Amino acid sequence: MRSKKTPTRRMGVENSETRAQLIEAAGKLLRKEGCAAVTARRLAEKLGLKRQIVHYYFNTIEDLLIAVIRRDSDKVRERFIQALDSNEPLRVIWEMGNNVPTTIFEFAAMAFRRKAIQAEVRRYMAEFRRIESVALARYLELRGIEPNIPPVATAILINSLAHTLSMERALGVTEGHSEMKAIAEDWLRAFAERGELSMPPR
Amino acid sequence: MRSKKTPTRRMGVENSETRAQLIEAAGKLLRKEGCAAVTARRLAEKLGLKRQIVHYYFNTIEDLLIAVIRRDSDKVRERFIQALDSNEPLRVIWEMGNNVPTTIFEFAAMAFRRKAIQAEVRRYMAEFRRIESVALARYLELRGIEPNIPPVATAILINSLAHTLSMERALGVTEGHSEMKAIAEDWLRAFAERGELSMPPR
DNA sequence: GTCTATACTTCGATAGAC
DNA sequence: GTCTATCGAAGTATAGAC
Repeated sequence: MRSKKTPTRRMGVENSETRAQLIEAAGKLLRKEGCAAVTARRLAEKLGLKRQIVHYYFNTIEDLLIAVIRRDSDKVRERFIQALDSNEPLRVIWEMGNNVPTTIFEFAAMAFRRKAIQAEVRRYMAEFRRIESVALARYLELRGIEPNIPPVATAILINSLAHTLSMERALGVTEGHSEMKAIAEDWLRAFAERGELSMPPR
Repeated sequence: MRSKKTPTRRMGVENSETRAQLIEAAGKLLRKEGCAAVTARRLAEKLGLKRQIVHYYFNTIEDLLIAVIRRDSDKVRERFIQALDSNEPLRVIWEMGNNVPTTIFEFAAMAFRRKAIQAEVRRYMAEFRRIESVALARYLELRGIEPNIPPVATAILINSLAHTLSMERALGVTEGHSEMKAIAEDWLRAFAERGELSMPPR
């Protein structure tokens, strides 16, 4: 962690090939071994360069992590927007949420303490929520359906469950998952058919 | 991270006062500054001792973290079990989940990579789920109510939402929270009155 | 653009004295 | 039970040569 604002050091250009490779390598390392594994040494090693090269392209390691967050999020957003243009957008949200890499939870945890990272994470989380809400609202509108709960709440609900199940599965906790999934499946069906979420009858 | 099994080093007894103080201090530091701040130096400093004392009581820092997880979880479980003996157990779950410290998300993130920590986290998560399910089931049974969804799913659903809102709030993301909370409030009411969760009518 | 060289900090951990 | 002493590894970061 640093406090100085602008070091007098030289720095590489945005569109450098090596810079891109560093971001790429950092992303891989992150997914495979977690945030703690992302160090200048290990990254440079992957590219066959010396570790000082990392500081030539990024003032701090945190800056590099932020670059990774941006690249990954931008990529996912593209795929996501395309996938949401579906006749079952809620299922798309559910399925993508059920298959998030554990990396996003690590980023969230880091974001509690590091405000630069927090700003990035917050921005993307808010953006994804908006994208989902709009997609669901559009789906309903095109079909002239009035939902029983607001699209934004539907987005939160489904995402929350999907992420929770993802995380728990990664930790080896699965108690009640099948019961919960059965209910979620009902919701997905009901939403696709009638645009509403409904609880099973007694 | 270590691989050796048992160092030849001496070690302090379980019921030592200093040991307890170390766990106590580690917990505080953890809540205030996060996992990365928990180092032998900073802990010993808090007790006015030298840093080597930490290794006298704990083989590794990870062992210390595990001790903290155990102590905190045991404490929370006590309070939790008492609180669940309520005429609105689901509300208790909701409210405690809405006020978890960010520490638990940091532990979960750590648990993805460190299997000793994962074992602890998994054990406690599973235990809490069981406690909640049983409390809800008991509540229903005492009132002769047949629920429309299984207690374990109710526990997952409410916890998942509560934790998600907690985490997002900590990160500064609150889009849709009020809408989601309104629905959750409906559920809590319906569960207390009729033992069922129901979606609002169109 | 990448290197060598270097400074400095912090960390976990161990051995052995008191 | 706590200390001194020490190791070694890893980390971030900077300056300046090539």
